[in-house]
Amino acid sequence: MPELPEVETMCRGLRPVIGALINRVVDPKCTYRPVVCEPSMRSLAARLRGQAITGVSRIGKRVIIETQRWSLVLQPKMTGLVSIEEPPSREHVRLILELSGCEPESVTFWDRRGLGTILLIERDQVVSRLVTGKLGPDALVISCQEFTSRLSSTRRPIKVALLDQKIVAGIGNLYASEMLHAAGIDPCASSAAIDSRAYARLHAEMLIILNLAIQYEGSTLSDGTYRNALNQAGSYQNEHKVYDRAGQPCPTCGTGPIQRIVQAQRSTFFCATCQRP
DNA sequence: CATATGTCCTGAGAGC
DNA sequence: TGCTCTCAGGACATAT
Repeated sequence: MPELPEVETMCRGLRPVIGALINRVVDPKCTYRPVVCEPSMRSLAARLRGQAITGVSRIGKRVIIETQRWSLVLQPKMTGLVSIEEPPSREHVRLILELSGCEPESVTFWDRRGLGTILLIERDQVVSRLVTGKLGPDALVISCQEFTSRLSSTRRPIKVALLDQKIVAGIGNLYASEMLHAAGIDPCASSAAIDSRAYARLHAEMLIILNLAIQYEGSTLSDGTYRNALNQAGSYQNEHKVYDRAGQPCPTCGTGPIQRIVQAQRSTFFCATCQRP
């Protein structure tokens, strides 16, 4: 589940390719479901060939590889990886950029479940295609005031609202549970009913947790899919207080036990003591 | 308009 | 042991 810290780690791992030239774009003809790609892989390959990579950036949970003219937008969704290292397997490779002029020989987009997408657009289309009306401010830069005002303008349970990328971009299921726990907020509380002091705590804990998770190079869950730039597991999963810890005592208050509930078809984990309604 | 639900996908793990 | 079944969730489509 690459969320903001995992996608940020992928982007940092791609830095060595900045300045490289794209010699060839390989479509591995994955035997599973064909990758969702716009435009077709054929014209994407033709457009990228010979382009120099000018930068790598992240927007929400998407990785963007920039060339002089184009932005290649890779969306890992659940099981995608963008890396200069060997992918976990041959069979789920979706796209390879063969490079020259840098140490790494290639960039690989790998995605076991194939939910990820590939999009190539003109650089100046990034905001209109990906941001306007679709993505709120990034979780790492949103001010406390805007965070509070955007969340409190909806009436859904706070955990569900945090997952809405139109409100704040970058938070996913795992970090939503963790930040609510750290702030001591009931995940079922209506986002419209939470007071500004609690929102200030939530905003502060969000920044602490996301930045720490980036330092730890993300969370690698039990399926082992997510890897950092060096093909190693991240280590933030060892710091999780509630996510995937149902039945265990709460590490903060020592009691708990951690509860698991389902909200909007997603698991939510919380401590009934620390996060009392 | 705001919010809720359904859908895609593979492989790990549970249960018999 | 080997089979079948459930579940994981990001983002978009469709329904209410």
